Amino acid sequence: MPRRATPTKIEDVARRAGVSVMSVSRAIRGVEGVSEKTRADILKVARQMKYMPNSAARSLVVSNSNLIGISLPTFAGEVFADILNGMRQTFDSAGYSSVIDTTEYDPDAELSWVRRLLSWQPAAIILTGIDHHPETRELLRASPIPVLEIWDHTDDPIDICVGIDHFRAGQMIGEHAVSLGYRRPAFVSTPLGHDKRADARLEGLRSVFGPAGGADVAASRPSLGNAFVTGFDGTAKLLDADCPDIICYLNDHMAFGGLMCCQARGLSVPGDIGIVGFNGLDLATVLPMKLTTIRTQRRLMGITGARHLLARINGVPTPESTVLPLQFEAGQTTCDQIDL
Amino acid sequence: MPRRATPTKIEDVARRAGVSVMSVSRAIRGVEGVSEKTRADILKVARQMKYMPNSAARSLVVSNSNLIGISLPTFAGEVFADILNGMRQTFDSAGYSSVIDTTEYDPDAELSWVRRLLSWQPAAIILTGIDHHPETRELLRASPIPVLEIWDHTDDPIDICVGIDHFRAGQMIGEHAVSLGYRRPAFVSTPLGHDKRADARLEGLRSVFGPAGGADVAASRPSLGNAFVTGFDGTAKLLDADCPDIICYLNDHMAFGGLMCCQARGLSVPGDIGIVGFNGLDLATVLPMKLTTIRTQRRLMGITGARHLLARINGVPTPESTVLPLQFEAGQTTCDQIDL
DNA sequence: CTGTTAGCGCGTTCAC
DNA sequence: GTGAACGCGCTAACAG
Repeated sequence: MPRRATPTKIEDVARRAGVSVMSVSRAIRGVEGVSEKTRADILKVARQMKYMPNSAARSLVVSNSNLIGISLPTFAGEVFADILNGMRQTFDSAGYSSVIDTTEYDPDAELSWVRRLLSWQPAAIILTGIDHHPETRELLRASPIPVLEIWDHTDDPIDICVGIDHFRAGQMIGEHAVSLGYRRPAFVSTPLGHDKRADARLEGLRSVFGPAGGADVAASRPSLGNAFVTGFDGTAKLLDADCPDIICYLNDHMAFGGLMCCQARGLSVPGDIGIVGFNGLDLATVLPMKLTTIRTQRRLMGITGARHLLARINGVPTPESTVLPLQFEAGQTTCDQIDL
Repeated sequence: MPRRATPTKIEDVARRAGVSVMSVSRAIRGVEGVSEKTRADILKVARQMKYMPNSAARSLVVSNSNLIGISLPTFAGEVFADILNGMRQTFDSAGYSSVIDTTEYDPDAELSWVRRLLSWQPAAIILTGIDHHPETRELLRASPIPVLEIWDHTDDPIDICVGIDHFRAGQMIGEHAVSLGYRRPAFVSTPLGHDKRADARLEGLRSVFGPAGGADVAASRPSLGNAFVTGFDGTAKLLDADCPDIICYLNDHMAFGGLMCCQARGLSVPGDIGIVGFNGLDLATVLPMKLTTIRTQRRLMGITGARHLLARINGVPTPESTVLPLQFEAGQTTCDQIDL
């Protein structure tokens, strides 16, 4: 007794159209080897019978699928949603489906997802960042499946990568701050080691302030949770202790929370304190005060990554490592420190 | 000549372990029919050889996969990201992988995605809302695959649904507004027909103001794009024309844009004008003024939906239609109109 | 241009 | 408790 109504298969179509199974297969896939007339007849019958090829069967034969795996840290916060959007649009129109995972920044979770995905023989795999479980790298390096690492960059990717230079981003912020005369920088982020990209930006910031400003960068690393609240709380903690003159944030959301904190305490921005975000999110467009930030081209990054990967899938030569430019945007939350 | 290195298959493991293919199959799947000792031996060998079952082959035999399809309108704006997060967490720990789609509110796009997905014989399919292409309903009704419709509700779902009552949400806002003495309501949304849930909320609002307030609800429907900007622009248009005393928004993001617009024009909120959002997003938590809104339990909705669906997959009886409660949150952006 | 043969890797069935 | 057949639906390779 069959558990479910069997859908029409290629054999049913062939019988009804009075041709062989292979002709149907060829007609459906649009490959050569069928006369235009038979092809038209077959397609008509197939449509009538609502025939839908079984992807598992096809995948089994060709050792390959039209599935593309995408692993993201999280959906929260627009950033990865933007990247994902760019990629999905590109893959979708190329006929691929996206199998998506969120790791919550846990390399073990990423690894076990990669294992499961591999069992589907996906056309490609996309991972966020360049820091993975050693076994993930090993597994993927050994497999012939194209791999894209996105959002960060390295000279030694698993396969190919498209991203930005986070260390450089930190430097750019630092240079801006130094040139305006800021001396007591601080950074509000998540716990160290949680987000390697954020850590890299902090390092970039430190590389500037170390030699130039002579001051270390105070870092506040509140626990996880809502970015707005985290920014607010992290700022409160810094203001209580270190008395910085400029605070840089993991992202614009946190910066906004920080801005609210400063306002709540009656501090004037940028008079008393400078605020710098990261990403150039839409949120900033309606704020009464333009946020100093670095705009990352997330959607473009997604599209670029997807295109390179498609090329890679089709055997077209592709650059191994692509670094997208950063756009520094000086806003109204930082200004010259004339009180020196 | 094989195109790619063949991964180890079940036969390889069987040979190496000195048993039959079937024993390996049973051992791996954890079903009865193997002695504990042989099972242990087999699992050890399998691990050594890094054996990973081929999902396509398995799927072909059992006419079924561990893939779950999830269709969302968009990733933008936290709302669907929250729902998705709740669902993914639940499915993931149950061993399912998520194939995700974004339709951008286009029923045709949804349909063609459903078609593609069906070719993978997924364990279940999740669609957002209850308005679909007729053929989508037909296709899914005819198939034995469990279907969950989420975020909205109806007495006649394709299979099962979990959501909220959007019409009622509009009513709640209307009742609040009327009780505070507001008379000239307005609604800022997206173009009519674009988002059926938003339309339903507007209808709910109208159902209150029609009889009680005697005034119709002015509606501003700017074109699509960034929600903050849309809220800002839609508000500007309303203020220029209709002179409302309370403006309700599609969501909190738009409400925030509207709030900024009012502030930019020197209007006092809630003195001159009331502002009401929708969803109860995290954004609101750091605003200097608590936003009047309706909190939707999006993550809970995702988890609930996923649980019901898993029950459905496993043949456990499940409620057909589940409506989650709404939490009205009176904030500081609406108050009594004492100037009547 | 068309059809036939022979699997793809695994799970069900039914022997032993 | 274990193993040998067979078939899931489809396509590559070859024949005609």
